[in-house]
Order: sequence, then structure tokens, then C-alpha cells
Amino acid sequence: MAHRPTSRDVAQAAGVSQATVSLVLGDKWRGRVSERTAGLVRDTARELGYRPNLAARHLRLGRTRTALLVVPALTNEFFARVYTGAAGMAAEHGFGVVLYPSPEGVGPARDPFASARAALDGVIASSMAAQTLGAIRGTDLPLVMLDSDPDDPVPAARVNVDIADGMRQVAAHLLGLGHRRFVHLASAVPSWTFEVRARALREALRQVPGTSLRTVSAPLNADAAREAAERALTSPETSGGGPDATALVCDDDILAAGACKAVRRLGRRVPDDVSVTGFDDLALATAVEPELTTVRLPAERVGEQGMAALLAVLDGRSFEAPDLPVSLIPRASTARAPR
Amino acid sequence: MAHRPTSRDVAQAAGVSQATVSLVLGDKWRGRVSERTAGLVRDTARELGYRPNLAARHLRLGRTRTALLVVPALTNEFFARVYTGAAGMAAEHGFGVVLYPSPEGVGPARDPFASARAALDGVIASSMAAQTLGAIRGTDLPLVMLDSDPDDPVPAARVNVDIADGMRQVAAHLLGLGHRRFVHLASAVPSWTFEVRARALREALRQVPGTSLRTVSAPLNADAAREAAERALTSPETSGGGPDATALVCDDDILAAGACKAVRRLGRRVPDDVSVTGFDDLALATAVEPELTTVRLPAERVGEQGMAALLAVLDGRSFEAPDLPVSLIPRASTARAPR
DNA sequence: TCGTCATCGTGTTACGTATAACCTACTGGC
DNA sequence: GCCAGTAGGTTATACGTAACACGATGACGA
Repeated sequence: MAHRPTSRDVAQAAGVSQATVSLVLGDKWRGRVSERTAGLVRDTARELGYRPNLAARHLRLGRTRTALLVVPALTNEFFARVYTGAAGMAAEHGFGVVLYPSPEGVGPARDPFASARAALDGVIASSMAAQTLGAIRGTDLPLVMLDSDPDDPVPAARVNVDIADGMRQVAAHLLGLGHRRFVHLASAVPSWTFEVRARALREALRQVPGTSLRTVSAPLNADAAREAAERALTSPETSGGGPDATALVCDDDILAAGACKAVRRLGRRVPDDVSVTGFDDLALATAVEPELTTVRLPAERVGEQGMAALLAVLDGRSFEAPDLPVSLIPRASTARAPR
Repeated sequence: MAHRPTSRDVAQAAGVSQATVSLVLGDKWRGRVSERTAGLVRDTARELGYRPNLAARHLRLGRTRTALLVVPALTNEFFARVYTGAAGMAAEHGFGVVLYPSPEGVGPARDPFASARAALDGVIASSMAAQTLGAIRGTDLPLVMLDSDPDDPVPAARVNVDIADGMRQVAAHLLGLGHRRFVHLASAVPSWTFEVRARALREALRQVPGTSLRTVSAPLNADAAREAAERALTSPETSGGGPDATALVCDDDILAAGACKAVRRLGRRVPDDVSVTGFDDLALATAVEPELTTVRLPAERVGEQGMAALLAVLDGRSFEAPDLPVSLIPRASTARAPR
């Protein structure tokens, strides 16, 4: 038997029919097959190293117990943690999760379903993976969106993090330290999750008289962030909050790392002259110096809830859950405003 | 037709047999089907939005044109780039690549093949994914190893980066700057790729009289690295190369970031008092300050070559390639030795 | 007129699994 | 003695695709 053993091989070796093997190994034998035979089948299967042929099973069942997780970029540690959470929850229900990293920028839109190399029961997608979202909507697969606009009615379910609250906590933290002149270093990636940050910050500052806010944006890499921050901290903007800003609020830890470099390059210090905040609490946040004050997002929980939502939808149930809570982690990159 | 259209549906709509549809869409029709009919079939398929059922195709063919890429951790940007390279090369040959992130540390060894959710033609695995390697060897799938010990005869093919040369370049760079007392901050992850670094550094320094080398190791995160580096730079070691070291050679950029923090925490400066080098040239290397002198590895090339090797093996050909070259990127974290 | 050959297809099968439908003792009850 | 019921299986089938092994038709040379 040079070939991989099939259920028929197991059946022959055990002296039963293929159907019996299928019943026993599928755990549907209670009351239909004797304890003795079931044991024999299991032993034989183990002995032969039988592994069911997934393609055949999928063909037969139509369902695959497989979900696709669409992430904007593989590099982003946040989504690595989302995957971990989703895979864990999936495993508890006999599901698998395969990853599709959406090509960054405007790459050649590969086919996410062809590259998944498996039939899919559903999709969990980050709203940042805009590249790929169109292709998904072209199918009738149930779609769970992560951090997406609640007004957008497309997905079957939605799992959101309370981003707005995170930004409010950042604002409160900085206001409490006496800061009044802010720069918002925003992500240039168009996504709801970043729009929310901008809106929440703007509104939080509007509550406090005498504050000013200027916004610049940059793609999600440290160099671009540094340049954008330098620009914001030097060019004399008319509407205040520019060169003399004391707080730099960033959409993301990577941007914050770039911002810190900009500050120092301009001869000022973090946090003595300018306070900087990040978002996400990536490993990077504690790798740079000073360590970043940032907002920790429950990435694993996002994955878990996303998978739970998908399972619910596949089960015909509906899924509603409150936004997941976040928490501000104060570290060394923020301090009392100067003067 | 509420269902997804099958090749039979296309056949019926086009007024031909299913076999013809299969021939045309499989691009095997030349000389067997008229140009006119082929065009008709293709148009009909497009119109109906026909997508071949992968499970059925895989079942029929036995081969899946799918490779599994086993990476040690999803977070590691290096492997994200390896994936990109591998996926690109695969796409050129009608192959797909699915990812399996080996559980970090000693997690519950999930089954990489079950979680791949598809039958596989072969596996490309990093030698760092020790967790998962055992399970792979249990199968008879062709295995391509990345950065593995050339004396280990297991895999069908091997793709290595000239790590040793990278470390020699680091040593030459630092020796050229006048450094003589070294600390090697090594990765605690057991893997050939790290052993090579240690050996190459040791041998490069042995060439130069009057040098000293001390080695400490840490897991791949910034905090652990900082602690290990602090230990090495304070505790009075008998054999020299300890507290008064002027060069800190790190196995990895993440370790280097931690090392920089250790140096500053001890009241010394990078690079004025202590030079620090990394490895890999991750985004982190330019996100921290000072930017890290490091060794750039051709990650995408590793993926491409890995896939090329697998394709060759599947094709019955053998694959031999020289180690991929690396290059030292001098940045701000290294400078002339003090005094 | 007939055989040969190329052109353009089609019928059929198998891949390995899950499951509905059926079959065959055997046991008990009356 | 016979029927009902149940335990313990088996047989047969379909899922959607690829590809092998056959036609059928017509043109053409001898």
C-alpha cells in the first residue's frame, strides 16, 4: 500500500465495510455499531496511520468547517494576535482558520478564494483590508467584519473595539497633564477604525476651551511618520496647534515611534518638551525609548469574538455584542506639559 | 439555480457536454475543440460566474498545487516577507501557499495538516519552527527547509542564507572601528541559524589577537534582551569582555533594541560608549533611535527560492543553490570605539 | 467506391467520503 | 409459531471534476 490509506483500506484491514469505518470515525456509531467493532476500527485506523482525505470530505459535505481570516498585512502584530484568538476559538468547535494577507497598497488583486486553496464556510475580515473586501462581497459567504463602520450594513455580523473610548482616554490623560496644543498624526490608510480615532479626539478636545488641534497623516511606517511629524512641528500653520504643540497623538505605535524620532531630530525631548502617544500596544511600544504611552487593544478577544460571531451566523443565530473595552497604558512617552 | 454553478451547469447552458467544459477551462482543448465552441464555453462560464470546486478538483487529481509554509511566529516580519516571496513564485506556477504559524514556545502541538484545511503537495518550513517539524517528518511530504543545518540530511531540499558571512561582516565592521571587547547577545531559541551566528563571530574574532568575547542569551523579546544585556554589562566576569565591553553584537534586531535600552539605562550612550548591531533589518531597525546597524537578509528571495526548490522536487528534479548573499547596513548604532 | 485520417466532440469512470436506505439475525412476548 | 423490535451491520449513491477511450462526421486520395 504505497498510497495513503483510505477509509476503505481501514475497512478491509478491520474486516468491516467502509460505511462502518466512516460511522465509527465520525463518532456517529452509538447504537449502530458494537463497542467491540468500534474499538477494532479505531485501532486499525491508528495502526495504518489513516488520515481522512479532506478534499473528499469537503466534496461530500459541502461544508468545510473552515473560515478565512483576511488581514491587511501579515507584519502587523495586532493581526497575528487576532489570528491566535480566532484559531483557538475555532479549534474548540472543530473549525480551522486560514489566513489571507491582503496585498499591501494597490497590489495585483489576487483572488483570496483561490489562494485560500480550500472551500470556505465564511470570512472574517478586517475593515483595513479594503483591497480584498470587494472580492468577498461578490460571493454569498457570511462575512464578519472587524472594526468596521456600524452604519455600513453589509456584513452578517460585526465585532468592534471601543476605539473611541481609547482615544477619549488618551485625550483625558493628556489634558490632565496640562496639554492644550495637540497634533494628531493620523494614518493615511482609509479605514473606519482610523476615522473613529480622529472624530473621538476632535470631540474630546472640543469639550475643553483653549485647546487647539492640527492633523497630519502618513502611511503606516516609521519613516513616513517621522517626516509628517517634522512637517507638523515646524511649518507655521495659521490655525495654531502647529510648531508649538506639546502633545503628539498618533493613530498607531509605529507612527508614534516615527514621531518620537521627529521630535528629537528637531532638538526637543520626549516627553519633557513633547508628549507622544501611540495605539495598539505592540511589542514595538516597549522596544523603543522612551517606552510609549499607548492604548492596549484586546486583539485575541477580537479574534475570538469574530470567530464566535461567524459560528453563530453559520448556525442561523444572530450575534450582537458590545464593543470590546480598551485600556490606556501610561508609560514614559507622556509627561506634564512644559511651562 | 440557487446553488453555485458547476461545470455541468455551464455545459448545459452552453449546449455542450461537461467533458468539453472541463477541457476548455483546463486549457487542454487545442486540436480537440473548435475555437468557436471554446469561446462559447468560456463566455458562458464567465456569465454564470463559474468557479471550479477545489475540493472536487483535488479529489480527482490527488495533487493540490498547494504548499504549506511553516513559520515560527506570525509576528516576525522576516517571515511575512518570506511568505510574500513564496506566494509570488507559487502564483507563477499556479500554486498556492497556505500559512501555518507554529505555536510559540511549547504550546499544544496542534496538527499542522488538519489546520491547513487542504491536502498539501509539499511543505516549506523554517528551522526555527521546531514545534512542528516532528509532525511534518511523520509524513512523506517533500520538505524544503529554510536556514537549516547542512549536515542534517532530512529535507528534500534546502535554502540557506549566508548567515555566517553576515556575521563576519559585522565583526569586520566593528573590528575596523577599533572595537576589541565584545558581548554577543544571542537568541535563546535553539536553531541552526543562531548557532551559525555564534560560531562565525567566535571564529572571526579569534583571527584578531587581543579580542575578548562574552556570550549571553535571551528569548526574542525586547525586555528579556534588555535584562540579559544589563547583566552582561555589569556583572564582573572573569574572562574579560564583560562590563567594559564596547561592542554588543545581537542575533536579531529585536534583541538589539533591547540592548540599546540596557546601555542607556546603565548611563552609557549608543554608539559613543557602546556600539550595538542587529540582524535581519526589520522595520524596527529604523524605528528605534539610534537606527540600527544591521545585516539585511533577502527574505523575499528566501521565499522565492524555497518555493522554487519545492517545485523542482515535486518535478523530480534536484535543487542545489548557493547560499543567498547578505549585506551589512551601517547605521547610527555603531561608531568608532571609545578611547 | 472505399478506406484513411483529421476534426470535434461525448459517454463514462474514478477519486474518498458521509449517509440514507436496506438487510439479517436474534430476542421476547403472546 | 409468528410477528415486532432492535442490535449490528452492509449496499448503494452522490458530491464536482479531469481525463481516458471511444464515436460521428466529413474530406480526400487512390
